[in-house]
This record gives sequence, structure tokens and C-alpha cells, in this order.
Amino acid sequence: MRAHILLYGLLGGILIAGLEFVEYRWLVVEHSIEIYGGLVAAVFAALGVWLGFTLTRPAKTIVIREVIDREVAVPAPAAFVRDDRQVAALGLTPRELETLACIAEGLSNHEIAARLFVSENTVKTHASRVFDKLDAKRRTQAVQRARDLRLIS
Amino acid sequence: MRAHILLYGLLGGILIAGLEFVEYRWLVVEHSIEIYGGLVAAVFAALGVWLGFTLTRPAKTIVIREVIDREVAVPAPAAFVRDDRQVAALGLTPRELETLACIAEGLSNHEIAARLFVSENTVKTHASRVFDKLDAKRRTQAVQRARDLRLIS
DNA sequence: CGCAGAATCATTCGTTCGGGTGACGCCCCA
DNA sequence: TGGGGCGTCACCCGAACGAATGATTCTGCG
Repeated sequence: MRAHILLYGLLGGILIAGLEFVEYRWLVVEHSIEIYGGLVAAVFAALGVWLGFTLTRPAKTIVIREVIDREVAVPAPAAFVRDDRQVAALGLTPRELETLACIAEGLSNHEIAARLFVSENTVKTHASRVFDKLDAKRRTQAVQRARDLRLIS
Repeated sequence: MRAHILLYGLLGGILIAGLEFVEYRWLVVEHSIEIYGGLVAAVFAALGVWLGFTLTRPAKTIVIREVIDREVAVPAPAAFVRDDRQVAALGLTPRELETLACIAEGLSNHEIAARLFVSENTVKTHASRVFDKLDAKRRTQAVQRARDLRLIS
């Protein structure tokens, strides 16, 4: 909360400095007042939205809880269908898919090696290729992207 | 450390505002543009706050459904509803949930720190507690378990 | 006021991950 | 019969991660 106030102060300083600059331009170029007002409006609107979000964040979960509760229950866990065209498009091999699935399960490379009955080095090689093909830097990111692309459940 | 930066920003803002005020006392009439800007700023700030408040309420239940044209039947992306009872049962704090969500997005601790505006150490502390509460040893495992428990989408 | 919980940050240490590189065997197929 | 793709394995190294611990600040609550 205090950080919010401080941050608000910081943004306020930047804003006022910005206003000075804009005013300078306005005086020199003799340009429209609409630009000036628009800038102020946009900045403060964004600031207000951000404030609203941050201020309501703690109470948010509680409020929604009471509204929804039971009638929604469990959204139907739809059957998973792997998008094989994505697999083909990315050029993922079967072994890489297996490795990816294990990664998504939260297994370590060592555990994956044990499950797939290969050495840990091999797992790392597969994982590396998967990360490369999925354009991911971390295994968590790979899982996220794989989920988006419907490669895994 | 970060608070220092913010404090400097705040002081800068106050300083500039003070200068503005002094200038006001000298030339009130010529600076009607600033009064105008201030009014616009105040109005839009209020509007922004109101927007922020109203947007945070229903936003969670809204599901934007895209029409996907494929021969492969894509399971409907069911609306995600966080199981707050699980959250309460596990004793997960709001900050820990945020951290967990970032982890699920595939962000590194460093990136999470930047997004949540805290130090990397803090992120690691939160993550550690999350792993502890979810009985997970790795972040991927935490994501998997969190998904099972309907803590994250 | 005092206390508990939450959030923050720091430090140390060992482990795991991931990148880079190179290599070998197998199988398909042109 | 020589590529090329796939799967396998190895080594090194830096970065990221996770555990453990201690400390401070702030807020809410009785």
C-alpha cells in the first residue's frame, strides 16, 4: 500500500514533468489544446484503472467466491485431443513428445530418464530439442506453450 | 532499495508541484490551461478508478470463446473457476497465488520478480512456500498439482 | 498496546537445468 | 551406398533453482 502511494508520487512527478514539456511545445508551436487535454486524460485514466485494479486485488477473490460458488461447480473436463498437425508442423518426434509429457507431469530429468529407460543425458538432449522447437527457454515455459498448442493435456 | 527510488520520485514530484504552485501565485490568469488540465486530470482519474473497480468484478467469469474451424473437434475451453476452498484449505496467501500463476506461465524467478515488483529473493521465498504447501519438489510439479487442484487455469 | 500473519529481503549452499558440442549406431530411401 | 533423420550418450560450464535460515516492516485483530 505504501509502495502504491510512493509509486503514485513517482508517476505524478513524471506526469508533471511531462506536462511542463507539453506546455512548452504548446506555447511554441501554438498547437491545439485538445492534444494537451487528451494526454492528461489518457494518462490519468490509465493511472486510475491501474489504481482500481491494485486496490481491489485483495478483496477480489472473496467477492467472486460468493457470487459463483456451487452452481458452476466443475467445468466439464473435456476430452483431450492432440493436435497432430501442430506436432507435424513443429517437427516433434515421438520420443520428444514423450519427454515433453513427462516434463509436464513435473518429473525431473533424472526421473524421466528412469521412466523412459534411457540416460539422463538423453533426456536432456530431447528436452533441449523440445525447447528449441517450442521456442521455450525453461521447462515450465515449454509446458505452457505445449498446452496452448494442444500438444499435451 | 526500490523504496528509495520511489521516495526520490515522490520528492521530485512534490518539488515540481511546489514550483508549479509558486508559479500559480505569480501568474494565475495566464495559466488557465493548467487549471483546465488539472480538472481534466481529476475527472479522468476518478473515471479511471471507477473503471478499475467495475472491471475487476465481473472480469473473472467472462469467457471469450473463439469459433475454431477445424475438422478435429476441439474440446470447448471451459471457463476457469478457482477453487477457493482448496486455496483456503492449503492456506495459500494471495501473493503466493500470484507467484504460482507466474510460475505456471513459464516465467523465471527473475521475470516474476520484475512483474510482481519485488526482489528475486522474495519470489523464491514465495515459491518455496508454495512448493511446501503443494507438496511439490519442482516448479513443474507445483504447476501440475495446482492444475489438478483447480488453483490455476 | 501487543501479537500473529503476511510480505519483504538477504545470505549461503548444493542441486538441477539448459546450452553447446561432439559422437555413435540404426534405419529408411533415393 | 551414401545421406538424412532419429535415438542414444557423453562432457563441460554457467545460470537457474530450491532449501534453510534469519531478519525487518507493515497490517489487522483482540
